[in-house]
Amino acid sequence: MSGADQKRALPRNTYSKATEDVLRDMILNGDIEPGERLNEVALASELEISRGPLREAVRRLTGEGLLTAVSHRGAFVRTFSRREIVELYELRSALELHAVRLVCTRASDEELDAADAMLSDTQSRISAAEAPGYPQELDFHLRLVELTHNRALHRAAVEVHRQLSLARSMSAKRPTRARAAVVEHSDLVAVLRAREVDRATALMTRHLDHSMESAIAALGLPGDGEGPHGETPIPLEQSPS
Amino acid sequence: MSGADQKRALPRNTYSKATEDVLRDMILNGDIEPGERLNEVALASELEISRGPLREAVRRLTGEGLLTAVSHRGAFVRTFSRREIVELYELRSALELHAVRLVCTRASDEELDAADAMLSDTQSRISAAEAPGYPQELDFHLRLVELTHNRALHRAAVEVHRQLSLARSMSAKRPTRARAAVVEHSDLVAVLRAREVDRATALMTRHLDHSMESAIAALGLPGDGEGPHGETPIPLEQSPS
DNA sequence: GAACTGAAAACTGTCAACAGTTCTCAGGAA
DNA sequence: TTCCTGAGAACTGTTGACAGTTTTCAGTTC
Repeated sequence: MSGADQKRALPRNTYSKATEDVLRDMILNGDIEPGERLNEVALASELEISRGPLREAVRRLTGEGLLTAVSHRGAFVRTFSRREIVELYELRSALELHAVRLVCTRASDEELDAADAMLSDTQSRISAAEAPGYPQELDFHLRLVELTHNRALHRAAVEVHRQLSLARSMSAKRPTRARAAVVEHSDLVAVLRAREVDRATALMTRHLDHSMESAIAALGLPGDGEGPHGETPIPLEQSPS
Repeated sequence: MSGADQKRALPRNTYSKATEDVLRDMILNGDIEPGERLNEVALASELEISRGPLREAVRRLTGEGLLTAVSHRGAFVRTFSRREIVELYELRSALELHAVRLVCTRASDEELDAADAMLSDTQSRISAAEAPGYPQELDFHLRLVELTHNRALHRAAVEVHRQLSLARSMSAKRPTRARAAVVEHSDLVAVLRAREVDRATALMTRHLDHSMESAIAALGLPGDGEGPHGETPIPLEQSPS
């Protein structure tokens, strides 16, 4: 047979997998706030499934660093100390700087042209609306990592970006570096196009430093979070007011 | 009270969490072979638990890249194509090269001395027995990443190392680069001690290249695995003979 | 009023049974 | 023999109930 397995191509979605995606969206959308506890029975009935598949999804998202589980107390939407955010940015640097090096020697001219085109498209949309601003920022970086054609690297980058996205949702005021960021992206693509590795990594380093400073500044509240090598505090729900 | 929460410090282990650790060990030890399917009812009864906690553990290990789950067919111990191994090594390079840069500017002299001491200890043990050989290799690299005091980076490195460890267990013949590796580690520590960043990253790059070549060579079988951007094959169990 | 006590409520961890899908393999047709 | 067929077996996905832990809070004592 030629068009062999039509059925196999569309695997019947299981509740467990679907719930995982829904939950992730809810967390990243802010439908559940950082620090908040997930009530299994309430959530399960809201999603109209039983607790089994829900718990499996929770376990998976815990592994992704979006939730933190505490024995016999439940799963909490993860919160980030200032230090943890710095750590995540360092991890992001590790991934994206290496991506820059790989892309510089590996991506085709056409691919880089496409990236450039995407950028100017984004730029025009930002000049016009300004509204969303940041999603594109992350999008560009993930697109860049995709150009390495390394799926393991890409998956790792996606995970870090998701965590940073969640961390960002803890900020009261949103950092509006969108316009500046696009310019920096543009410069980067130009240098990549010229295959100047050292200059490209230098640009990326500075760009990520800016991004981190902006994120940390927007965070404000938790001071330094903890000592230089302190322990992460238990993510208890903080319900002030 | 001074020694406040004794109970809280030792969280009653849940079957789910314990199973996760046991299963991971079983996979990395080779008790379950790469490509093999995990039979939920059989495994659950063997571990003397019910399928619920087992399934949660499986979901978690799937997230760690040690298992691959297929809808309605079960979870399989992951197998790696040649390309996936190369990708993992690139990811490992990203993490460890950045770790080298951070350690160079951040680790104390004392910490680096300790790393050096550990090395010569390992060296003597290898000269004496030669037997285990590789675990130390990975240990050193993880120890190095620990010196960054970046937990996110460390966690990512651990995950990659576990996957590579599993991939290595697919090899018929084991690569015996142990002695050569220790020498390269020694050189690296010396350069780190001298805070020569560029030379350190160069050494690490070469070292990882050697390690990858050795791993790929030991693998042998699956040729190139797949085309340049091909799809990962379904991890069906390959029961020859 | 502030701090302790303990029983009830709420919730997570675990289990056993049911439902739907995939796999196996004997039986039959070409 | 080789290829199909389909009924039964085996297995995964899901559910609802039970068990043990944590939290809550009214009642009590200082």
